[in-house]
Amino acid sequence: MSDAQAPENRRASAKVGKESKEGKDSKEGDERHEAIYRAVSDAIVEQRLKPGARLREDALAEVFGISRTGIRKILQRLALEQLVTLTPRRGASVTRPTADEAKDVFDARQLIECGLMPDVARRMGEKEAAELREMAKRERQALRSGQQSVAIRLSADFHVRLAQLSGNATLAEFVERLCSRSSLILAVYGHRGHLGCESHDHDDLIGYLEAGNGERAKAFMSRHLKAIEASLSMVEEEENVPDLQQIFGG
Amino acid sequence: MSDAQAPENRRASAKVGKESKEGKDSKEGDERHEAIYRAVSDAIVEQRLKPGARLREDALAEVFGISRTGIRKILQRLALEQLVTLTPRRGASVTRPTADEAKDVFDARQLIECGLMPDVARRMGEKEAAELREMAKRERQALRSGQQSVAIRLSADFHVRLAQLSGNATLAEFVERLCSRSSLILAVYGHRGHLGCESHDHDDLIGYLEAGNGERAKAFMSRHLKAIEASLSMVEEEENVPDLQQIFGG
DNA sequence: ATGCTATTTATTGTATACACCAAATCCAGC
DNA sequence: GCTGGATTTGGTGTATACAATAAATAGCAT
Repeated sequence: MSDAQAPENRRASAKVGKESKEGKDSKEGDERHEAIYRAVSDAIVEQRLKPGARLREDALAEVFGISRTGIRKILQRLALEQLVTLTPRRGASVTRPTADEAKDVFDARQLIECGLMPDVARRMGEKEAAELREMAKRERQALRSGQQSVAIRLSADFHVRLAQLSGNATLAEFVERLCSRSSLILAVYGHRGHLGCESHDHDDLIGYLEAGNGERAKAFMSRHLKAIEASLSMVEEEENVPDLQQIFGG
Repeated sequence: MSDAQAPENRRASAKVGKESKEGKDSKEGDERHEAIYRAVSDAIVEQRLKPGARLREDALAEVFGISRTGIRKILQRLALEQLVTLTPRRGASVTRPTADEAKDVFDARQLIECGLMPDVARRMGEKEAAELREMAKRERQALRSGQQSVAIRLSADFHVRLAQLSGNATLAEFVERLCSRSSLILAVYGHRGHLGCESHDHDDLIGYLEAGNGERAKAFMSRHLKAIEASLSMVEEEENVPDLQQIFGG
């Protein structure tokens, strides 16, 4: 069964709905959707749902105890964020990023995240630094305890929080999307046991930012991202059907 | 009448559907959705649908001859792009950008579009330059013939095409979203008769790019965007109800 | 036996019906 | 006449039923 049903459903009470006609629907329904969205999104980012995995509407609907209507909404959102691919009459599946897409994503991060560093440095305070250090710490812990997928997500969270501190909500949202996709890319192309982000890096970065040294932070972020990208092994494991040509085509 | 109903509706045949039961549904349905999406999106960008305008699902469903289901899908997509605002039990309305959002958007454009210029300059060829000049020309024509809303959209198209020429699809998509929102911002905060983008600017920019002078183009784009932003009158015409506090509160 | 076609099946696409909530309206009471 | 609450109404949220299509399978002919 590989990795089905969410191992750590802190939220997402799982299959209520059906016969819970008495007490309304517990949550306001809207929050429930958000929770489900997050559950699926996290599962993808943490590679519990692997690239290429089919996401059947019925199945999801049953697991989460809502009807297909709500599931479709969530799948569409995920599709717009390019975490899932929606093929016309074939349904949804977890996106398998191509090498080109990976390059685009990291180039974009290079441009945006680095460009944001001066702003972040300017708005960095005690509280923010403390929060970031806490995040970096949790990330390190996850890594040490062998929970690589969780660490990947925490690392993404760190980068997103950083972007949010720039004060530009729009760019922060872009970074959020880029980080999600990066997690997917790491999950596919990353070497096992070698997480892209060394959490030590993150601590160093906080230092520069706390010192208000935006330029230094920018340069560091640039190297940091380059290091992540360089750690990837960009071999497109084409499991389609081109083997014959390659093997016999001679 | 300003400029109502699409002056050049190349696509979006408008209200077929209903009695077209004979030949299947003409288009593959998927393309139809895309067409409707574009029709609404364009209408918003061209200010035929003004900020604050309510978008009732029934009404849209009837106009386009599909059911609410399809409309909802489209509205959600527009909401994710922040062109429409979806309030929980109140339905959809065209987003009224705040001053803060406007600042974020233009800061983001400053960072991304300027950062893209060197890449664009590097990949600029004869054909691309010719295409861009053609676009600039059409924009100028629209402006001269008084079709300001159309000109706004064409201007956005120009910036988007430029970003696409960078070769980074992800960043190009971001620019697309930023340009849509910019059009909305211009529609709200722009002075009538003074379009943000002087089309002459665009021609100059093409020149620098064609000469392969990325840095020059970058600096020019920066000034260009600053000029647009500066041309806005950022008065939030608050038509809410806070007058009482302000007037008597002292 | 193999290749082609027809049927079946599994799954998505779409519409519609119903439930539910919020606002507008109307009526009663002060 | 104005305020407060109950009722009506308009519109969204959700589920379910049905239609359509592509893949899988079985059957038939060569």
